[in-house]
Amino acid sequence: MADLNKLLIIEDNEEVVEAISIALQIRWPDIRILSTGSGEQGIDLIMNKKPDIIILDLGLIDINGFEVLKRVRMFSNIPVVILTVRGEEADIIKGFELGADDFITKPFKQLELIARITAIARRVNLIGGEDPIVCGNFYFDHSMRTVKYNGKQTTLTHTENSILLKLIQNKNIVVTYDKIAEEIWGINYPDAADSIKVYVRRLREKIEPDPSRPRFLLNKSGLGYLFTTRN
Amino acid sequence: MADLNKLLIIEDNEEVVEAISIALQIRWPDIRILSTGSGEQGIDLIMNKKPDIIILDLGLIDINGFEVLKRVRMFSNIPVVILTVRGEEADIIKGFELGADDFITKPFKQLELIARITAIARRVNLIGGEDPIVCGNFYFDHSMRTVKYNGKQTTLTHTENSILLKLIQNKNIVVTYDKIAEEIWGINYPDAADSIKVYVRRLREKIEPDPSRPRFLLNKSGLGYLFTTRN
DNA sequence: CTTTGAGGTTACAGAAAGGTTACAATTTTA
DNA sequence: TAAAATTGTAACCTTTCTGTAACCTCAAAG
Repeated sequence: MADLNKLLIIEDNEEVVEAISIALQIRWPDIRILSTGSGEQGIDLIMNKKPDIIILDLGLIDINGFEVLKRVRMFSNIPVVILTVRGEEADIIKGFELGADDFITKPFKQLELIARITAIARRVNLIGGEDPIVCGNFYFDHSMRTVKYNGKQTTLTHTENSILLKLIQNKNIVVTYDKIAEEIWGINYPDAADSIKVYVRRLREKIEPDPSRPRFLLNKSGLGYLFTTRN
Repeated sequence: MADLNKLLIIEDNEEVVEAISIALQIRWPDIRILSTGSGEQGIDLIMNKKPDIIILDLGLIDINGFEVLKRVRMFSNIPVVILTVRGEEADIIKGFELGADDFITKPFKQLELIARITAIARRVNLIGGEDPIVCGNFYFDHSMRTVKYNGKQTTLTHTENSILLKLIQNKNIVVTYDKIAEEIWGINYPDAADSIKVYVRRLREKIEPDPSRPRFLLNKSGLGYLFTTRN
């Protein structure tokens, strides 16, 4: 994915949601913000809407925020930023142990919030602006979602783009279905391989001279795919 | 995907360096810690020693910490955690903008430090994943299901992989048919030896220079197989 | 010497995994 | 809000993997 698109706020205080939304829209005017005050509903939204980043308040009405995080981490690696009034060491440690990516203490500073979200988005490759990758005769500009091969330029869809980025970043190494699934959905999708093979076909049609006799996007049975230019 | 091995602390206060080192060694007993009080020397160390993670104090003697970060980011994406006495918003924002990965405010809590470093290491895949096994001229990556011998890399099937893993783990020792069967099927398969010999043949074709005159995968009649590089 | 048994070797059928295409549902764009 | 693009599933085909069986080779036992 080339940019931060969708963000989920799990927080029951409307004012806080409002404040966060406004802060984020300063930096990402096109961002879509989902929000809910319920942990259960939050988990549903994560599964169905696949946000890029989650902001999670610890004090929810229905379930404890830690519980939400724990359950989310059973199926997903989407970055989670915890929002808390108490800045207590024990909480912070517990949060990190459960797989949180960062902590923000209320009351938070708008600019700090943006800075921390930006840092996470950068880590997870959600932010573009990087140099195009040159690999053999391929010019792959992942922030532009384009590949050029032998003068022929193609535009990729979001999903194709993230798969190809992951594969090119791991040139000559097999990337497992799990890793690819994580890249596409941020979560461990059921029957991921079934969908992935379709996307790989689509990619092959865009970048392979003969899609049915692939030279660059190769499969390793039972494992995953690799990108190579060694032929 | 190894483990957190090498960490660089750029900080001029010896006591702080000491405190951090001790905290880290609790969690990673084998960690190697480099440290320097000079920003210039820090940059040198980063270039030459390639640490996995960098902890950077903002108040250095020679150059400003931000300046160090800026220069590091011109050639490297190694995670940088900033250490600062002032928890001022402006600093935090500037730090993240320059590409910092996290902030820790002095005086810091040991456990929080560990938790934050762990979180970063997890993101960067420094944690988890197994190392490839090096054995003679063989590089066997069990999670990748590949063996490299004299530069030639082969992919193994699931079954071949589990057999070879078992044999290499018991290098120079005969592994009985029973043990191998248990590795493949989890149970004591009927007529296991009949199938195993076929798999061994397939393995030999993949890793032996002359599969019919095996040097590495040897049989002990009536017992089982062994893997050896002593020849 | 023959016999016997264990391992080596090859071929093959069924199972599992990947390739290919079409399509309905959803999301994005205009 | 209608049109276009994208997504994910399902169905079907092709390739790869698995385990068995048949046959071969060699060495130790009778």
